[in-house]
Amino acid sequence: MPPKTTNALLHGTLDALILKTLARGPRHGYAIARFIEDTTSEAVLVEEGSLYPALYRLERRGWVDAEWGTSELGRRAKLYRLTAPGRAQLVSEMASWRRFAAGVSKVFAT
Amino acid sequence: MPPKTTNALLHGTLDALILKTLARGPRHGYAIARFIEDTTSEAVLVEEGSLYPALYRLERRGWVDAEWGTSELGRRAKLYRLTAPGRAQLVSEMASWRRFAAGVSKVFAT
DNA sequence: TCTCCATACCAAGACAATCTTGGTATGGCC
DNA sequence: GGCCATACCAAGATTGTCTTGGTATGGAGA
Repeated sequence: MPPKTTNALLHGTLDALILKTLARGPRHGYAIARFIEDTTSEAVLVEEGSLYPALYRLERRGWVDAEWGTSELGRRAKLYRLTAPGRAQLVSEMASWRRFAAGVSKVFAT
Repeated sequence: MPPKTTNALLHGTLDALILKTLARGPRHGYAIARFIEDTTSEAVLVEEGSLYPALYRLERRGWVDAEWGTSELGRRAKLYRLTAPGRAQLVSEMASWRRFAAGVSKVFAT
């Protein structure tokens, strides 16, 4: 496992990463973090202290909703589901990110 | 000009953008901001309240050094220059960013 | 049985970096 | 004379992540 380095880059992209993960179907918080870290080969680390506040934020804004259920392993878990406004927000945030990332690439390419 | 929207995405990338801009040669703060906004077609906006604190930070860490001079237009301006440690830092930060951005792209592609 | 680890969640405060607001000053253009 | 772009700066607000520490359960292995 690579060393855990503080990741300032995550700022502003975590919400979109979570929403995109939920676009594949409902998931509980812990599984969302695992999915993001797995699919990025640990290039994006999701600390629990960032994850849960982000989930509350998304719920408060109506982009996801949550209900208690059980995980695949039979444990108590809070399942998050993407809402329609959440899907719209995801589209918007992905567009912003791509635009921003393209800009950064342009500067880096000079 | 597109509307100025708060850009949380900038977090953690501004330093690298500045260092990369200075890798082309010494420049004063205002010109650095202009260069980044121009080359990104305003996709990356550099507010002065972010720019100058970032420059002080970079100087404090020894990644750039500064001296007073005059701008192309003959005005008083503080010229920033990339140092050797700054160049190493730039290489490192660009690598981190690319790794992170590749991860985000993977999640967005699912 | 006892211990350990992975799973699953949460709270509170620390921290870092950007943004907002407002200010100084100069030179060129109309 | 007035306005705008140029060029810099300070201070506090804001936002979001991280650190630390805590609760609880179930399965695996000694």
